[in-house]
Amino acid sequence: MFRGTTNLSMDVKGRLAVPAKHREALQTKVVLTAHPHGCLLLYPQPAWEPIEAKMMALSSFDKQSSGLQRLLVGYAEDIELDSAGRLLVSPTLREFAGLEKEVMLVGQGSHFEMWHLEAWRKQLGSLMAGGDIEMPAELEGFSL
Amino acid sequence: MFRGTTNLSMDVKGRLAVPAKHREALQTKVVLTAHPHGCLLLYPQPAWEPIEAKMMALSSFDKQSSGLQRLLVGYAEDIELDSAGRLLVSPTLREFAGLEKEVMLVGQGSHFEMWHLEAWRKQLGSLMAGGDIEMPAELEGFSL
DNA sequence: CGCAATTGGTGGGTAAAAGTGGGTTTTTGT
DNA sequence: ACAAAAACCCACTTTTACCCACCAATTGCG
Repeated sequence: MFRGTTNLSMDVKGRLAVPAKHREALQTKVVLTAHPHGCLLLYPQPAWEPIEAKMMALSSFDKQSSGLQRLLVGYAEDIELDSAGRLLVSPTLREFAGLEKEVMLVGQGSHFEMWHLEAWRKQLGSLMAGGDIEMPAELEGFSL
Repeated sequence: MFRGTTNLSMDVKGRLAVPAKHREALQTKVVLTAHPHGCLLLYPQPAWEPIEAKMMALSSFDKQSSGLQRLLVGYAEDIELDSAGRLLVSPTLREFAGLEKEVMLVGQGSHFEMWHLEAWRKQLGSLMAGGDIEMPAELEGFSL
C-alpha cells in the first residue's frame, strides 16, 4: 500500500526520482495518466490494466463516460524507470498537470498522485479553510 | 487507552521521544498522518489499517471524499521507533503541522494527536473563550 | 537521608544509501 | 544525413539510519 507525501524535484530533463522505499512495490513498469482534478496518476503497470479495461467497458456514447475514457485512457503512458529509479514525464503530461520543478508525490493506497506543488497547496487549503469538514454521507458517524 | 498530554521537545533532526509509559501500547510500528485541524495523528499501525481501508472505499472522483483521502491517506507514513523509543517526523509532516521544537502530545483514547505548542494553546483558548460551550446534538442532556 | 544504580532522555558521529546532475551514445524522425 | 531527443552510464553530493556516549531524573537500598 502506497502512503505518504514526498516533495520531489524534477530535473531539467523532466526526470523524477521515485523514493527508494517505493521502488520495489512499483516495479519498473508503471503507467502514468491524467486525473480530472488536475493531477497525474501513477500505477504499477499490472494494477492499471483492470482499471483501463473497466473504463473501456462503459458506453462511448454517454458524454460523461466517454469524457473520462478520453482523459484516463487517452493520456495513459507506459513508462519504465531508469537504472537510478527515475521516471521520465512526457511534455504532454507535464503540461497537463502544470508540473515544473516542484512536485508532490502523494500515496493513495493502490497508486500515487502527482501534483504541481502549488496546485497541491491550493487544493489542501480549500479543504481546511472551511473550519468545519463536511463528512461524506457514507462516513456518517465515523470518527478517527 | 492513551490518555494525558505531554510536552515534548523535538531535536534538530526531527526526532521525538515517545514517553516510556506509552511505548508498550504503541509497539514499534506506528502510523503518523495529518488531521484537517492542523495537527498530526499517531496510531499504532494495526489500529490505522481499518481506518485507511474505510477511507479508500469512497469515490475518488467526488471532491469532498477525495480531499479527505488525499489528506489522511496521502500524508500517512509508516514509522518505526528507533532503539531509544524515538520517532522521526518527516519534513513534510513537520511542515504541515508547523512543528518546531515544542510539541504537545495529546492522548485521545485510540490514538494521539500531536500539536505545535502554540497551535495547541490557541485551539484551547478558543474553546474556553466562548464562556458557554455549545454541546453537540448527540450530547443533549449529557453532563460531566 | 543520602548515595548509588538503573532507566529515560538527548545529542551527535559515521558509514551506507539515495538523490542529483551532467556527459556520452544511441535511436528516432524528418 | 542531420538534428533532436531519449536512454544509458558514471561521479559527486546529500541525506538517512544506526550506533554509541553522555546527562538527568528517579528509585531503591543501605
